[in-house]
Amino acid sequence: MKEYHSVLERCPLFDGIRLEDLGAMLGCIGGRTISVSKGQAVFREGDAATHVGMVLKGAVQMVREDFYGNRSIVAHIGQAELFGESYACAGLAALPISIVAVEDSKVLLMDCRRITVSCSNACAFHSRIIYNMLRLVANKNLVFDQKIQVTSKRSTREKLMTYLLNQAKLRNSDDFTIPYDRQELADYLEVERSGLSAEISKLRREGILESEKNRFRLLQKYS
Amino acid sequence: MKEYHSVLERCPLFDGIRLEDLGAMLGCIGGRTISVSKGQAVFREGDAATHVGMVLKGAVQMVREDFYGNRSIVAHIGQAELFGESYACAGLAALPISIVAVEDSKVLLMDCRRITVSCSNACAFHSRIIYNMLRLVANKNLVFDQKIQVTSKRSTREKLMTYLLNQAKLRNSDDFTIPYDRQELADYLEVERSGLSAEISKLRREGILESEKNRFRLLQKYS
DNA sequence: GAATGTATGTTGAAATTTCAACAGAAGGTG
DNA sequence: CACCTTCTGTTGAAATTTCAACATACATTC
Repeated sequence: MKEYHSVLERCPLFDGIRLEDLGAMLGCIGGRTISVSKGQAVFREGDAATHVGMVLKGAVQMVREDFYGNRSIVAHIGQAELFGESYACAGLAALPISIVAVEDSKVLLMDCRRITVSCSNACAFHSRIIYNMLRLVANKNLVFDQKIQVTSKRSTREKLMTYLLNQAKLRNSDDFTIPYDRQELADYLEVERSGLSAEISKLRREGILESEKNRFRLLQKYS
Repeated sequence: MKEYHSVLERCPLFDGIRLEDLGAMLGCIGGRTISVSKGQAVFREGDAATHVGMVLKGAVQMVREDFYGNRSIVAHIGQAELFGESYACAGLAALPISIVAVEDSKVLLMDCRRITVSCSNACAFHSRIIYNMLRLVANKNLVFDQKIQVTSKRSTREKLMTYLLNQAKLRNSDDFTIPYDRQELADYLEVERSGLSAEISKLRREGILESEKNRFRLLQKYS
């Protein structure tokens, strides 16, 4: 666990908690660490929404799959980021999405009630943690809003550009890598992979962007 | 204001606050009531995201509009529901959406910081309010997730059915009215109005649903 | 009650996406 | 190095959506 202290420190859930208090804090919350290998699910759609996860190592995705196996990717969750918190905090009975590891990962699982309900010994950190959780859940709304912004667009081209422009803004650079391969990007944008590839080629030919694998570079502002 | 006390009581933001304390509470939070007429914006995309609104009377929509005037409806906010809370709690500088009244409405505006940051006189209600806010923001995530579920579908038919089945589940009935007319429903589903009308007719002919204006009745489970 | 405006349904053509299939590139393995 | 697998790009046909235009129903206003 100690090896991941730097990750814990970076997670906004523990903002304002002093390093030396982190141990007690974790004891109070009662977390446990698990390992998941690439492709394995941490939570499955329909599972009880009681726990919050934090990515200590690796990365996971929020995904939804329908009858026919069509995969939809809702969000990418990287190191020091949380997942499941919104559903647990909302008191939802069953998870509407699955969480799947995209690489071999380590995850810290915490019972959400022990975070959001003040503990019996009313530890001093607790109100701070609740406040931090509020910010994090609110931030997850922004992540969802991003996805809505993208999928609200009608064409593959607009979806892609909306996503790329957002990424550029987030990274504060016109040159960046994305956490998705082509199929995953298609599953995030909700379009066909083949059509997406074709559109990327077209944008390249038109001199609007350069790309190589999952690295993109936007050459002009807008459109 | 007194006339809206019953609305305030119904809003989960004030869960656990006794009726007789509501007045003090509101003073502490410092809310003010405004009237907005149909079609008018309460907040505009780009506005500072500092305030939370509650619908006392009427209804509003979260909308986003692009250069070309294509309207996208993100959510319908009815009586006793909040808006803007996620963006304010996330500490976002500018709102990424607009809030527009869909009928003549009355709205209670509150400064979000005065809700989420404990006040100097540390009023007893405050920690409860923060906890309530956490639940509400988490719940807004579910509203967003609904929208994502709908717009993740590829065809007009699937989008419509996903929306209608969700509504039926929420209302706990196969017979329900929706808060949208055809154009608004199209703007929520992110499809063409004409194509949506055609699809509804088709579903009617196939005996899958009945509809009359904004009232729908699902005749079979699934598909 | 005539005129006007709004909402909804219908339709055919144009544009776009999806689907299926294949080819080349890159990486790992025996 | 041959073999296998995975990823990406390409392409043409089929399916679907968008677009534009119009018809109808209904409510409102003068």
